[in-house]
Amino acid sequence: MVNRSPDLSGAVSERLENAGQRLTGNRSALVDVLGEAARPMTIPEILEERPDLAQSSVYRNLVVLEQAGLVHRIVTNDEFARYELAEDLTGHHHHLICANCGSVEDIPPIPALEAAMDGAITQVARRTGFHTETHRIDLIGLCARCS
Amino acid sequence: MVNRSPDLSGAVSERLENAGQRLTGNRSALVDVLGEAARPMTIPEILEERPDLAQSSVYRNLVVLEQAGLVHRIVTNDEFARYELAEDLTGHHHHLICANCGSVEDIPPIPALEAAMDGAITQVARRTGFHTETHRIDLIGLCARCS
DNA sequence: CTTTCTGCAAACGATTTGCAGCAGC
DNA sequence: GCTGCTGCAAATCGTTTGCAGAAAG
Repeated sequence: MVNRSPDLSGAVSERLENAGQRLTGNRSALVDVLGEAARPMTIPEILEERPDLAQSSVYRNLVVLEQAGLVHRIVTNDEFARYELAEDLTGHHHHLICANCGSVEDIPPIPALEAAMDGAITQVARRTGFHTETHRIDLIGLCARCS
Repeated sequence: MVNRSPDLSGAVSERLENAGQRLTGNRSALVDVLGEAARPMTIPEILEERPDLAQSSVYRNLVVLEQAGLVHRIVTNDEFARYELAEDLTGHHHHLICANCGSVEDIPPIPALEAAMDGAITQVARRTGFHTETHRIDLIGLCARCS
């Protein structure tokens, strides 16, 4: 996500403080790496970009950042979990997941789809009592490189 | 999924054979359990229902059934993976995932949403070269019990 | 200063696998 | 009867955790 909020670092320190956590170099480094990536990253990818970080601290800090509402963890059928900045920092988006190589790319929301989704959420609430907070739309197929 | 194909067992033996695998009691037992559930099941849930099955065989056979195209594995943020019958056996559907208790329920596709999805898939292919094979729509929120 | 964070190495737990005996075909 | 499946127990590997020293406020 390149289009990050102008006040990303403000949000970071504010939400960490609200969560009773300190703002440390490791934690801003993680937010930076995730903020510059155009897709959710695995921990090996993060470590490749920032070899100075200790693996255990990355795991620990991603938990902290997730609890602070700054980072979102997503699990695919791949072996590693992936992390991205929270949607309210990067904008709502969906994922293209390659069934062959496992890569994940972000795409912006498609207006007609989002509109249909709003109607669907209302229907579901009426029919099942389920109260939707957010939704996830993934397209699964072959990326340009694999097809 | 209660509305299973009338020829479920036919599909099972045929696809196992195509995959060069034998049809065994354990494997049909798994298909039965998944076919009767209204939602994707974890391995502990499967073992609870069929305590006679060995855990390692369940893991192994779910891999075989997935490769044969009979079963689909889904991963949530929950600690266990979940398994369901392939969509062409049960019908296309989506999931309601409770952010609080982690439960997953199936819901039928919503026509307006599916129609919008078709348009979106075309747009994505044109813009990014990604060739969509299937899609996944999950609504995340609070189930009737947790809200 | 005090409290929280970090890095190392050891622990954990869901899943996978080696192997000897059993079952599909 | 061969070959592939099963069950047990041991191994694997992503992730979590305990602890002593370092850094945030």
